[in-house]
Amino acid sequence: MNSRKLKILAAVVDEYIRTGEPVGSKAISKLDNINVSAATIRNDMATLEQLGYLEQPHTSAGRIPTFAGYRLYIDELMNPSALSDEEKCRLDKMLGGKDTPEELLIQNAAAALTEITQCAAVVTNSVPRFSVISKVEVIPTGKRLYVILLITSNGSIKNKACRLEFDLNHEQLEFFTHYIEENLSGVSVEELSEEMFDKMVAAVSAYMVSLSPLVMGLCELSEDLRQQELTVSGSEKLLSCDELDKMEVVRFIEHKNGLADLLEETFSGIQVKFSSETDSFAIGNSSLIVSKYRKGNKEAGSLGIIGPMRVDYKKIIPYIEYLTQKISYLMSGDDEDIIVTDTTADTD
Amino acid sequence: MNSRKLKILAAVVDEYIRTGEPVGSKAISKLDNINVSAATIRNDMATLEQLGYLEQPHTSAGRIPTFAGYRLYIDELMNPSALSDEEKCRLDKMLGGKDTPEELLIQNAAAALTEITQCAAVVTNSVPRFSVISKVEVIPTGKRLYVILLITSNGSIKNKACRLEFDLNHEQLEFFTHYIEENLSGVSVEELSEEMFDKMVAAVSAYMVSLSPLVMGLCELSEDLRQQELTVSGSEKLLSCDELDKMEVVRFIEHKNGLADLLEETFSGIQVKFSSETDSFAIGNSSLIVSKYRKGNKEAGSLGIIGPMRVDYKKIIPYIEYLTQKISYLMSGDDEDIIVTDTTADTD
DNA sequence: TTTAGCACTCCCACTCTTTGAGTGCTAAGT
DNA sequence: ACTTAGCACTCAAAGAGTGGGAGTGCTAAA
Repeated sequence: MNSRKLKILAAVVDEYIRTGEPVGSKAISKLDNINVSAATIRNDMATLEQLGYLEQPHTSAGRIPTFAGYRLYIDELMNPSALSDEEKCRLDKMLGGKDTPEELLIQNAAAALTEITQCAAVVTNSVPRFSVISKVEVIPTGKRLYVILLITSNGSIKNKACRLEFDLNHEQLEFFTHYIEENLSGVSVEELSEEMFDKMVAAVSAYMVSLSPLVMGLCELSEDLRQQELTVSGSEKLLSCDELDKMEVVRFIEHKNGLADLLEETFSGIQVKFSSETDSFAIGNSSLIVSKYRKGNKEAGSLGIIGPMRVDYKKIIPYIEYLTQKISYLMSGDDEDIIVTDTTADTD
Repeated sequence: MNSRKLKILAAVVDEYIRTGEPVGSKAISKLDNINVSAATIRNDMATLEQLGYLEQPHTSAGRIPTFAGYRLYIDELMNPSALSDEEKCRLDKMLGGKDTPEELLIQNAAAALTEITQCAAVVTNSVPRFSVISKVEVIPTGKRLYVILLITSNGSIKNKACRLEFDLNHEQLEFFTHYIEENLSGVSVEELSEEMFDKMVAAVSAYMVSLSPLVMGLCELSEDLRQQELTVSGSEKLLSCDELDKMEVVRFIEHKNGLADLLEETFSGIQVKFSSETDSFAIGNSSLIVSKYRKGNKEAGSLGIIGPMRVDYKKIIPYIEYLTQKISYLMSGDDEDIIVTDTTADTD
């Protein structure tokens, strides 16, 4: 596996990404940085095919990269094109400045990515592992009707309405609020568990049975807190890619199956995953490129794109890297408590 | 325009809906309830074409209905097939009983519709015109950070975090809460307007300038309240319809442009709208069938499907009618205040 | 007014052919 | 030992011709 073969592999992938057509030996031989004849390239390509990096759609066609070929290309061969100052400037403009609300910042980044890459943008906020419950309130709002309010240190606010069997008097409400504050204040979101709430139900019931719906409500709210949010925007772009199955794309748009987990388990730094390498998300021949952004020194979420296997990695990866860095920078402001997530109210 | 011609039109539409192919004179003549020869039918069909109810894809093909043809069929000609007891029973099972939470009821109905019709189900809740603000709370939750809670008589709960320039002391908070309660309590959602909040900002600023973000926050929340919610589920089904443009379908799935307004402006009773008759929703050759459901004596929302023009109206319409009636029945329970909508918390 | 008969139209599916890009192999050149 | 030119071969895609069939409109008779 000499360096010329690698160079040829890189060239094939580049050309295939550029044109979308199987690339032949002749096309490669015409490239500036390749100085051997088509026949030589044919021999090398045959070797690369044997090694599993290239394949032929049919006998008399050019070669296209296999998954392994893409993988090698991305990990070793391509050299990403650095962003020009104009490009950076353009991104900065699309993104917004220090005074842009965080949520909008993320939205803008997603919009920028869809526009530039013509792929679907993916955005998540990480599960806020390290945030803790900072406030719990129970507010009477009607006969036998109470609203629970749960606020965390990272600024999530969740609410939920609960109907009780009886109305609570002042003392009872006081008791409950105190009890809950004492047991939940400062508890990290990650620690919250159903068992914990079961215990609380037991304890509270000893005082007054009909309080338990409130605890159940809290339990449900805490589940919401642990839920990750995932937004895919611009997914209509994926429909224009004829290498993707339209059916699969739409099913994905509706359900986003498994993607959240997949994003959660990525490491820091830029990541490229192929649909073939994971069964978490189900668009065949698609590729996920993401990077995490941080808020202060904590992971706050991921940003990236989903596109066909044949996306311009060389160009897109620097964009995503730049955006996540910039976002991390803009978010590492002075405030320690900022609101991002949203809440649901629900009856039962 | 004699009754035989109408009968033939109805037969053509029925056949076309059944087969999806242009239907010829011979096919019609073979039907049980038609007792004239193919030649006669040909003559009638020619007339129906001149009148604009039928058209030919090309010279030597059968006929397919035009928009006007469908319209006439739906409004006058078809006779919907009544639901059998088994079908009703099946729907009841899918829907749930009195004890099913309202939100789930609606979800189940949508799921049932997608399954039965193989089309996308559409669900909205109507703008709650007649509900009034029942409670406003301002809760301090951190340094200079306040959560506003807005609750309406129909049970919506919205919250939002606001950051102020200065912390409020007890007296100031008291003042603000009182002022707001006095001005908003009992005001109907429909009456809330930006001008109203502008006036309040002015009034409040006279007392203390830095309170205005709270009023702005309330203003934004009130906008949320007036927002209608719209859910389209099972839209992947639309991708299997080859009479619909896949591109348009996906763009619709992402944006649902205009559909909310369209649904809001429909009357009670079952409604069928063609995409050609409105520019509110942009899937060509599609058809929207909806009916409103009620809660008590107020319109509470709409339920229906979006499918290709060529859907089995005769079969589907009774389903939708039955479902909305049943939902209305199940929802007209004893409670006068029930929670349905959801809320967002946001920083700025 | 209805019907049978007939010539006509035009899509569709099928086959056959051509074209051209690309390959692998071989033999000669460096 | 590696590289290159030449050549025969393969195969998909695009085009050209063909026949069949479904359906029509028209006419003339019942």
